[in-house]
Amino acid sequence: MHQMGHHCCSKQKVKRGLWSPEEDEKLIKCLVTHGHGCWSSIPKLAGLERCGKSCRLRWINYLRPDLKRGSFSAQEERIIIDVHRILGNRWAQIANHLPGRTDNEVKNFWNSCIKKKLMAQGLDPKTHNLISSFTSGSYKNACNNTNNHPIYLQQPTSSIYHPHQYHHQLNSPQKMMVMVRDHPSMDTTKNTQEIPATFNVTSALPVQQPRPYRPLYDLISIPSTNFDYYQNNNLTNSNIKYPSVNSSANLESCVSLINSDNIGHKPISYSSLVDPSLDIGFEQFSSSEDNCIWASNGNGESFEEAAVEVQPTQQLSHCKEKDQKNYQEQRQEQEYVSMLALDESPFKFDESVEVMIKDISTGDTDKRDQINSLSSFNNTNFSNFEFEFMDSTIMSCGIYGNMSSSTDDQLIAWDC
DNA sequence: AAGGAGGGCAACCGCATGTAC
DNA sequence: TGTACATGCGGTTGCCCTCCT
Repeated sequence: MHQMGHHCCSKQKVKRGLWSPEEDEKLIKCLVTHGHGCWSSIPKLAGLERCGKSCRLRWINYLRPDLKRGSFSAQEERIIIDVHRILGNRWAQIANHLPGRTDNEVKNFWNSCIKKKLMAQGLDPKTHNLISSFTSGSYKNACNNTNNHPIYLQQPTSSIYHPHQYHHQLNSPQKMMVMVRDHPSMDTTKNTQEIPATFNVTSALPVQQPRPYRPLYDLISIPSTNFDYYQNNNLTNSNIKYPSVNSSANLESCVSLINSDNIGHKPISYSSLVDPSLDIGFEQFSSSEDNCIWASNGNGESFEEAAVEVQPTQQLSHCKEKDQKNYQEQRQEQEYVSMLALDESPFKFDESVEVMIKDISTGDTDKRDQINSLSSFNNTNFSNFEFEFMDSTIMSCGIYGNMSSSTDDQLIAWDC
């Protein structure tokens, strides 16, 4: 055991290495009595020959009463992979998605376990892309995939925000298997889900690192019975599905239009919530009819953005000054990313991306070419997309399930 | 039984950022 | 505005345990 001094607290005589039960007890007593307003004063208060930093670490990673401990569940593992794909090695942020888990724990689990699993699947754990030596196969092979390996046919080298909408008329039950080319983490165990007859396929994960923020996007799914109505009214492509840069007016007008369309469905209520102290917010369109209509930005980080954007004055007035500043800064960056995606995309695409839809009830399959719905992409070459389904983004095994239980019954979970 | 290898995990280190003065 | 100190984060280290030979 080291007994030498510490660079950050050389004035003190500090102990290092593993903590003894006696030390733990002293620290707990001290923190229960005094709280941890100032970590540097804790060692003295607790009678410990440790530096404040060491005390903080011990408390956060081990002694805190709300820690879960124990091995990670499959669901937690899925969450870590999903969030890591978006955020990279931001362990603290990843841990925020896992109540009772610490950044250190998540990091250790990643390094000791998940990383190896991904590599065994031929995926680069840093980028979640397919390692080139594994890039092979055919569409036929993908459709016949019966193991748990990811389905992909082509290595995604880059991707950027772009929404696509597929309108697929189905007879009930609307249970479909969806396969997407180029999705590096698609897994046959998670391909089956209930999805609306009309759904959006999005690509929103730039592969480039670092990714300070995910591009914003907002999506609304409309039941097939109403699809023609919205399409005829030019809502689907121009007013409903859009990047969120100018989303507030569109979202509001969308609610208004839907409620006044007189085609028989129940009125849609709009709700928004933002909780800056938790750094979580969400926006939601809801209907009393399940899966009738719902909206989401499709990723957790931009929920609060959308909520703030809809009613900026009202929402921001509830925020502390600091939070307002943070939101505004984030918004600026996110808008910048969105603008890059729309107007100054540095990426090249070709038209090789396809989506396979399989109706499980009938076994029918249907291969769809992408539909370009943004005029700014009209002359762009599409390729190398990393596709992601809106449903999986939101609710893939509950990544964002802790945001609001009220959204759960609106959203559709994977069979996992 | 001994000891070497490897994995898991707790803890440390250094840097970046925040805050108080 | 600049400085010093505190805090938080991610990368890394090294100890301990288990398994294998």
